[in-house]
Amino acid sequence: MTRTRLTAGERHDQLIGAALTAFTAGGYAGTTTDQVARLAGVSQPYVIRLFGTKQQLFIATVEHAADRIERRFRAATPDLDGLGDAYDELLAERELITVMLHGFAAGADPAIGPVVRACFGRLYATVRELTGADAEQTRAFFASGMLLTVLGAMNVIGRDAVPPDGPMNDLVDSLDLPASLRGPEKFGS
Amino acid sequence: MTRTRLTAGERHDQLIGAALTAFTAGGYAGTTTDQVARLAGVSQPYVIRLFGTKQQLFIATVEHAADRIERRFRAATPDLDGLGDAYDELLAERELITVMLHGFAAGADPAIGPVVRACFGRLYATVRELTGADAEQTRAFFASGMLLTVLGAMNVIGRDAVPPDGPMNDLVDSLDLPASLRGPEKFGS
DNA sequence: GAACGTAGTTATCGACTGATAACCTGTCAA
DNA sequence: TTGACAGGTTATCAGTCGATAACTACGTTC
Repeated sequence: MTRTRLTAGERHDQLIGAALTAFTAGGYAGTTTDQVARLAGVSQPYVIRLFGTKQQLFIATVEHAADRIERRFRAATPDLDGLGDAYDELLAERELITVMLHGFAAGADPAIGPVVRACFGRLYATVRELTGADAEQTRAFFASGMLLTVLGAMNVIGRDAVPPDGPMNDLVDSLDLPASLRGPEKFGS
Repeated sequence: MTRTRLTAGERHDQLIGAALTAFTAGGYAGTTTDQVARLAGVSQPYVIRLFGTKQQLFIATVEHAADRIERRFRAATPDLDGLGDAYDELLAERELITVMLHGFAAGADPAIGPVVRACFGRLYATVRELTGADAEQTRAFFASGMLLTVLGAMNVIGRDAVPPDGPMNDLVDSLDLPASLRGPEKFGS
């Protein structure tokens, strides 16, 4: 049984996928290159060889996530409702959105900051280009998106959401969520 | 010259302050207990002695930040505009808001998640109680707040903000920011 | 089939980090 | 004065982590 050998390009892509999963769960500082390597089934030094440093791997992962988010926007119905639905889907899949949030949270880092600001700016420009919405409508769109993003990271919404207690129930109800973003069904009397 | 000896309670409070500064800059995983200790001028093992673990220190810091945010809300004019102004002030001071974002980002952690969800829920309840706003108005308030929070963490807005380039200019303009949240003045033609 | 480039590994390291243990020291009461 | 408690420190460690170096294996080409 020979281990499958991939080209550097294929392995690169696969590692980005593993990094996406790992960084989503642990954030930048909270994730080790060994966790990424194990997810991909390769050795830790090989991850470093292909990306140089952990920081560059994280940056590549964030940029990849932004690319895929942009593509999903471009594939959606080109108005704010259409992009809103696309964002709901991305939230349900969790990884792309959550890893972006980890990028934003690490934005004070002098190397990561410029990258995440550029990614955010690109997504902003994409939304305006696709929808033709004005600045205020787009601001409201991103505001709602950031609230959903934070609530997703906290597991207040999403597939395995913690059932909200007390006051948070009103907030979750007001979000008008699709079924894919509501937590597990509640049974009982 | 004898080094000032504080009571455990005073030292506790001072360490929370140092932790607030340190965790704001580095997030949970990206900050060491030694950084907190040095900021407070004590030894690293003493920080652990007073708080048990780094995780408990972080949790105490996030809860402290939520407390202070709640107090600022309660001291503000009791309507959404008043709390909005209070939030702008908090954003300019940066620490309380940014450390909360780091808490939210770490919300997938099984020990931290319940704490940050409870803090978020308490602030939500506080806003509704103080303003009497309905669920949709409050949702929009928190949505705008989370956008500002993320932009603050990325240094897109705030005292030492990076001047926005290209498309982000429109977004920043649409935020209707007070002078304290706009970046350094731009000179020249 | 030999040589060579590419894919990948094992071995190893220095630095760091959270945590523990043991000790020191100032202050106040009896 | 002495003792005892509360506020701190130094010493130390085991584990972790990113990164480097050196080596191995596969497959293609001539």
